Amino acid sequence: MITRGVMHKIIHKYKGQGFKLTPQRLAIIKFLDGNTSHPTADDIYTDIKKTYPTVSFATVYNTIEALCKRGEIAEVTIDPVRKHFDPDTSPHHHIICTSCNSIGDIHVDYSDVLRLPAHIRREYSLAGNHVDFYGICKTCRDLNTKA
Amino acid sequence: MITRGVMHKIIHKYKGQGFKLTPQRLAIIKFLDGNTSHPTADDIYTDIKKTYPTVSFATVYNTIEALCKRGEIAEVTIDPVRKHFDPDTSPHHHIICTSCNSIGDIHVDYSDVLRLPAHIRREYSLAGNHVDFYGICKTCRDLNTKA
DNA sequence: GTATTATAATGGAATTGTTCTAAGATAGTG
DNA sequence: CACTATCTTAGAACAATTCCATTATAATAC
Repeated sequence: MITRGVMHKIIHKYKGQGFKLTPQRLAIIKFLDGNTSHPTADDIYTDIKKTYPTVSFATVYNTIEALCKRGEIAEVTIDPVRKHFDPDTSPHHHIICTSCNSIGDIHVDYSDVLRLPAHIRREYSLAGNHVDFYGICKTCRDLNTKA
Repeated sequence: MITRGVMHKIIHKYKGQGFKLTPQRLAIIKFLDGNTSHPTADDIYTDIKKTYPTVSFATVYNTIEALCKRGEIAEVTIDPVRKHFDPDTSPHHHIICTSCNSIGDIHVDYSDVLRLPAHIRREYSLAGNHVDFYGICKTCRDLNTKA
């Protein structure tokens, strides 16, 4: 359920910023807003197609690129097969179920404990970090128990 | 310089294990042995082609796959464009220069300090972790200073 | 409101990284 | 030294993504 409040918030955010708010873009932004499923371009395309059957992949990729450039969404490089996108751009980490490939968010700041060896600190100026955790989610464990 | 010792070590490791040691495979294994550059399939292909000009990409991919299955090398999912491979299969982490995309190794075990929130520990059975550090390497910083 | 214009949407072609396939070649075995 | 399972090869196929030219349209100015 998209409330009028969410729509207003979105429209206000993109108004008069040299960002043309087309219906397709609005639908993509709505789909991504608050979405924690880390969708792929295809996931977005499939969803938008329900409302705009003639939407093209090019539009999805163009919009994703525009949103990435504006810092509204982030690219998640976890899946070796496709890119995932995350509307949560606050620094956080991910846990991947190695069985179903679903991705969960970990909102913990590990910067203080992730100390680097001196020779690395000498060689690199550090800009950030990202932790991938690997595990099996409850759903997949339960499926295995039954089978 | 590949010493006779290294060759013997490699041949011994793969002998009589249902793993056919062809000259192409030997060249790929030699190229990967001790290689910390995290090469892509194309990097491997380009190098092997110098010795075996008719080598095909299929051979490179087949060999990579065989080595991955045997646990001799690991796939590194950091670069959104291509897969990288790492003959160092001990648990370790990586630092990526966001300017030149070169990848360095971080041999530190952070397992103890990477504590997960209770609700995540409840949901997932943890299998492992991997940290990506982002930064700018010395070479790239020096280039920028000069320019 | 209407005209203007810069920007977006579209379908399809192109590109890139990777996988598959079928035929011929060869390492390892007996 | 012959046999056979496995490998190598070239090229086709494939999937994700990018590019391109044309048409459409949101935002702006009138």
